[in-house]
Amino acid sequence: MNAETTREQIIEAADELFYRQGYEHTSFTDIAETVQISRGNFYYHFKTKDDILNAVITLRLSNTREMLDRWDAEGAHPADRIRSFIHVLVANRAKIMAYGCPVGTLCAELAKLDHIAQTEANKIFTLFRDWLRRQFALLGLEAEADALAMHILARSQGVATLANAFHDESFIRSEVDQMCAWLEAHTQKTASP
Amino acid sequence: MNAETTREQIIEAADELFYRQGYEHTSFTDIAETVQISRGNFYYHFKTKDDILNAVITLRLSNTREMLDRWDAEGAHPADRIRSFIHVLVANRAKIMAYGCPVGTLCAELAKLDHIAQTEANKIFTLFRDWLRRQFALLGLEAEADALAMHILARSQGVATLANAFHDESFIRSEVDQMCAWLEAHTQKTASP
DNA sequence: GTCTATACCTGGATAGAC
DNA sequence: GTCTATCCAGGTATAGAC
Repeated sequence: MNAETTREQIIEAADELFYRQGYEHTSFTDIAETVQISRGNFYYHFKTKDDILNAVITLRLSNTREMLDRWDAEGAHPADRIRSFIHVLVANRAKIMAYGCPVGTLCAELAKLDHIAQTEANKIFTLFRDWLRRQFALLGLEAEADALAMHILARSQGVATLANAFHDESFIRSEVDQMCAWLEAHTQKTASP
Repeated sequence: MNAETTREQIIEAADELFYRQGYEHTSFTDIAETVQISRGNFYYHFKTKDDILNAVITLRLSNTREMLDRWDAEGAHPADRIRSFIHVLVANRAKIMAYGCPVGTLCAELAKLDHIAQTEANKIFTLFRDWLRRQFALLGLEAEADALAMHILARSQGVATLANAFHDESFIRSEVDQMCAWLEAHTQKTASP
């Protein structure tokens, strides 16, 4: 959160602005203003705007890995860890209602721009997918682990999209409860075969 | 589909381009090229770019209403109609994998731009929501009809987002099957109380 | 209704002083 | 490392001839 170097400050400001305004809609002027530097100074740190995007994606990948590691450490049971994932929707509800999911909206925008960084951005999704798959496998659901991971990932994305459109907090909570119930049902199956 | 007037041609070209490239990323030059008119001629039909966006949203609202009316007419049972909705994901899979859901991605983009047309665009979502709510109510599920409508709408959105990111057709089919099974379970409940 | 020409602005990007 | 000045492409929008 607390950036030391100017370069880090630029990346963090861009990260936040890309999330709130979108990549294309964010100008160098916008970033320069928040970091309090001149537009020209930019090009000492980054050659092009795409370079900043790449740095932002790298930051997000690393932040995501850290978060997943934390969930691994905190949750004793795989079901607890999956619940950590599901509850992010509630924890970040204010930002999600205002700007949607940072991963989903970035990937969607880059797909429309047909941007080279698409593949890199999609890796953030893959981090979640693989992590979830591992948790489901640990629950003894190896055969369907990837499908279950994609399922819960998709439901989270859908909730974020509609919460953003309708600005409805109770909808988030209701869907989160249903996802936890769904998870419970799948855990039961494992516990009593 | 077949536009007569130049104005209609512009709206239809903009509709398609906004879907494929996004609103902001689509320039007057892009639209002018596809319609084969000069950039200047534009301003005889529309005063600003926002005016074109409004016309596109109006078109989408009207097309959506037509489609919902068609589903109402074609499906004898409310469950059949809801299945029509679910199967759109399969029917439009190629475009969804390439550009995402036209409704979800537009609303997400306008939210980031903090655009005035946000409210109008969200009405497309509301059309689907209200129509789905009515179908669930007809199934005898009045009390939870809106929650069920939002649930199925969210799942569709999630599937579109991930199908777009991962370009995975089998994922679409698998989730569509699950949604139909989910619907079946809810219909069963009604049939045998 | 449609065109050409053009104004005006903002965007990303460069050059070079400090 | 940071600044100012500046370039150039592309965007929206206007004026006026046809």
